[in-house]
Amino acid sequence: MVNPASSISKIEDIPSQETVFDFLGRRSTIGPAADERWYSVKGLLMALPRVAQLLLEGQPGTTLTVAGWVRTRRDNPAFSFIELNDGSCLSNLQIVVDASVPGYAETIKLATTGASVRIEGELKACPAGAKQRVELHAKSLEVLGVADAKTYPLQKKGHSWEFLRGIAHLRPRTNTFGAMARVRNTVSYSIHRFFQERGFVYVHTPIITTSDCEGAGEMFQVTTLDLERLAKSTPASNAAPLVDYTQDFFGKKAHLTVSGQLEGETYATAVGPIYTFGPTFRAENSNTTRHLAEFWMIEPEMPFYELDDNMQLAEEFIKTIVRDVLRERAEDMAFFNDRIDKTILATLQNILDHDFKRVSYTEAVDILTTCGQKFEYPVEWGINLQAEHERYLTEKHFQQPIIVYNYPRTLKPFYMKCNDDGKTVRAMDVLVPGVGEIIGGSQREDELDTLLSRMQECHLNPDDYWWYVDLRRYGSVPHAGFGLGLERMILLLTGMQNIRDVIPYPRFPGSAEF
RNA sequence: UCCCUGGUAGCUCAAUGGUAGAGCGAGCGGCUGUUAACCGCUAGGUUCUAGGUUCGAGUCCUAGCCGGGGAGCCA
Repeated sequence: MVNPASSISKIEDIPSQETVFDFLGRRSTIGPAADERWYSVKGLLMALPRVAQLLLEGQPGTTLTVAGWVRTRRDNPAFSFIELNDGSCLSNLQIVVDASVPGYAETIKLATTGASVRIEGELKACPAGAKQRVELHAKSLEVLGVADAKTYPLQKKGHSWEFLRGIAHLRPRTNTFGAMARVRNTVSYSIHRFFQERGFVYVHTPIITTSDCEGAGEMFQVTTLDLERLAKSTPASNAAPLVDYTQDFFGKKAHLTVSGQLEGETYATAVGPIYTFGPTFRAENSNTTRHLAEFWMIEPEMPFYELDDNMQLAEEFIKTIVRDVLRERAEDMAFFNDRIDKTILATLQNILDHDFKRVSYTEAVDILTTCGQKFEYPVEWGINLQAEHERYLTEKHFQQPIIVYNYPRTLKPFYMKCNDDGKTVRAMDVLVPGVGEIIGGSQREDELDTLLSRMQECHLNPDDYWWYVDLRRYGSVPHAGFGLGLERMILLLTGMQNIRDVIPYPRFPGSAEF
């Protein structure tokens, strides 16, 4: 059952001006007139059509070859239905394999759930009453890789999230995780597009840092020192430190970054608005549905922006992502609305339809203390808003995303701009129903003396931040920025409950499997 | 880290201290348009681990391991 179409394996074999299908299953034409992006990914283009594209605009009468994985198979005496999924979209392509197909008796038995197959056939319109528009009538069926039904863990039934987390290498083959991967991809592209269209420069801030305390949580240490040997050794004298970091790889103690903000500011005050988009690491012992030890964060930083500008950009940013995902991943979003959270589409539309309510911390405290609602933790000016408080504000009182700003300075890091009242700083948190804090940001302190006294207040040594302080010494300007947790954005978009299920391979305390 | 809760068939779950079960999945058979297909039959268990109480423990007690939910930290 050799398939002639499979001989197209190298990009050179695809004639110029040929119609091909990109990774989203969209049709495109490559050739001399095509734009650069196409050339740069030419080698990755699939010579086979994708299911997404066939379901959308495949024409009956076309003979073609598809390949993918069997989701399920339904047998009749004279033929079988194969549900073929290639990951290009949620839906499967229904394959009709008649018993007259060469080798049917032996081959069809191997086409079990999870097996990979390649099929050549003719696209035909479905009989009236069928769910789908077209289906493929096989002329040949080739099983590329079997999946022993006795041991293949995925069944055609619902699995618990815990179980799927244990088979994180196979869960992308489920509807939910396939949809999650596509939404994640669309969000990532939307984020780059949002900033690129506004002239932001994408800056790659370091992953490894020797700033001892960036003020955003516990850090993972990075070292090439032989810890096992050190554990066995005894100090030469009481005075000598057991660990000599001058002998370590960087000559001093190093960590994985918890934020690219400080380095981001240096480029923002040179090349204009910038953004970072990369992995971030927090060694907090957090066991929640909203925290990961390794997550992806987007941090824009804008010169000449004050707090109001910052809030406006954050709102536009979130709305743009929501709009793009609703438009570009309609089928996946309908799935999330149907199977994961029945209110998710209405929630997202609600986000698009309203301006984010801007509430100062002081106003928020007033609302919470006069609303009559009983809270486990009492509210008073100067305390951190608890999750229950934030939830009340965004889910009950306003029932839409809100931005809380001007927090007490005792609650916030040293780099946030002090207000003239002497009590508050120009911080802002964007809170959304269901997820809570999704963005945290601020206008930055741009006055040298104020920054130095704030560092003192926070027990930080300005010498450790000499290069950061220099920005206020040389050509200082007002500037602002914020951080968006990518995974929290995906939670908001999909209605998924656990942050461990919106990242391919979650890392959290006690778990870095795969 | 704290509080709550759970661990039984491949998966999802039942089982008053008294013979460990169902649905789905799997295997086999049937069915000429199915679509979480349907119908019939069959197989499938160290009840997380180690102790203890008891005539008898999946069930009660102690400890441990692992998971889930909530809180804190934050994005």
